[in-house]
Amino acid sequence: MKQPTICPRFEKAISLLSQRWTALVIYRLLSGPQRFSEIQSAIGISGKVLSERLKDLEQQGIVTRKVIPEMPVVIEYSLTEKGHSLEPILREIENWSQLWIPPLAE
Amino acid sequence: MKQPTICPRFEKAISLLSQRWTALVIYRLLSGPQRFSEIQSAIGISGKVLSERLKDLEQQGIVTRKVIPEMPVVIEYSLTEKGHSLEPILREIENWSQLWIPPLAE
DNA sequence: TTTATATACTTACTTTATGTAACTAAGTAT
DNA sequence: ATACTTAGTTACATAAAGTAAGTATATAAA
Repeated sequence: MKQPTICPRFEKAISLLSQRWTALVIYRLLSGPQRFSEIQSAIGISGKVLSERLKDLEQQGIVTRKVIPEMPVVIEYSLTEKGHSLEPILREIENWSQLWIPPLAE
Repeated sequence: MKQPTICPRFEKAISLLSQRWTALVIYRLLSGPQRFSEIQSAIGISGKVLSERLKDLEQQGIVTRKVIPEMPVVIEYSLTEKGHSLEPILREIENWSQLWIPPLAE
C-alpha cells in the first residue's frame, strides 16, 4: 500500500464535525448561550437527537449545561473554550458557502 | 420567535460536509487525483457508499471522473476548482485537531 | 381539586442511511 | 475456456435519525 493513512486526530475531528446536526448546534451557540428549545426551533432538529448531541458535546468538553432554577426551569447551554475554538472552522464554511453555493439553492 | 434562522447557503454547505465520508474523500483528493480503490483503502469506506459519494460529489461539481483506458481500466477522480476551494476548511479542521484532540485518542 | 401550560427531556415505533459480502461487466493474460 | 483485475452493483442486515406521544417538575387557572 502506498497511500499514507489518515491522521487519527484529524479523523476524529472529522467524525465529530460530520455527525449530523453537531456543526449546526455549535454554530448556533457561537452567538451566545441558548436554551434547549431555542436551539431546537432554530435548526429544526428533533428533541430526541438534540438531547443526544448535547450530551455527547458535553462529554467531549465542547458544551456546558447550566440549570437556572427559574419558574419554569431554564437550562442554558453554552460553549466551552474548546467549543469556541471551533469558530474559525465554521467561519470558513460560512465564507465558502457564500462563494460557492448558489443563492437560490433550496 | 426571536432566533434568526440559519442561512440556507450555510446550511447547505454544512449538510454537504457533514455527510459521512464526504470530507475525508475530499481531503484525500487534495493530495492529487486518485483511483477508486486507492480512496477506498485509504479511508476505509465501503465500495457501495464510496460510489454513492463520488456520484454526489460529481453532480455537485466538486469532483471529476476520468476514464483512462489502460489494461485494466483505470478511473481517476480529482477535484474541480470548487473542490479545491474547500481546502482552507479542511486545513482549519486539521489544525484544530492538532490543538484539541489528544494524541492517544482512538 | 382537577385541568391546563410550560420546559426539557425520554420512549416506542418507523424510515433512512450505512455496512457486509457476494456478484457483475469489460478487458487482458494463461 | 478459465482466471484475474478494476470498478462498480445488488441483496440483505444493522445502526442512526425522524415522528409522535408520554414523563417529570413546577406554576397558574377554573
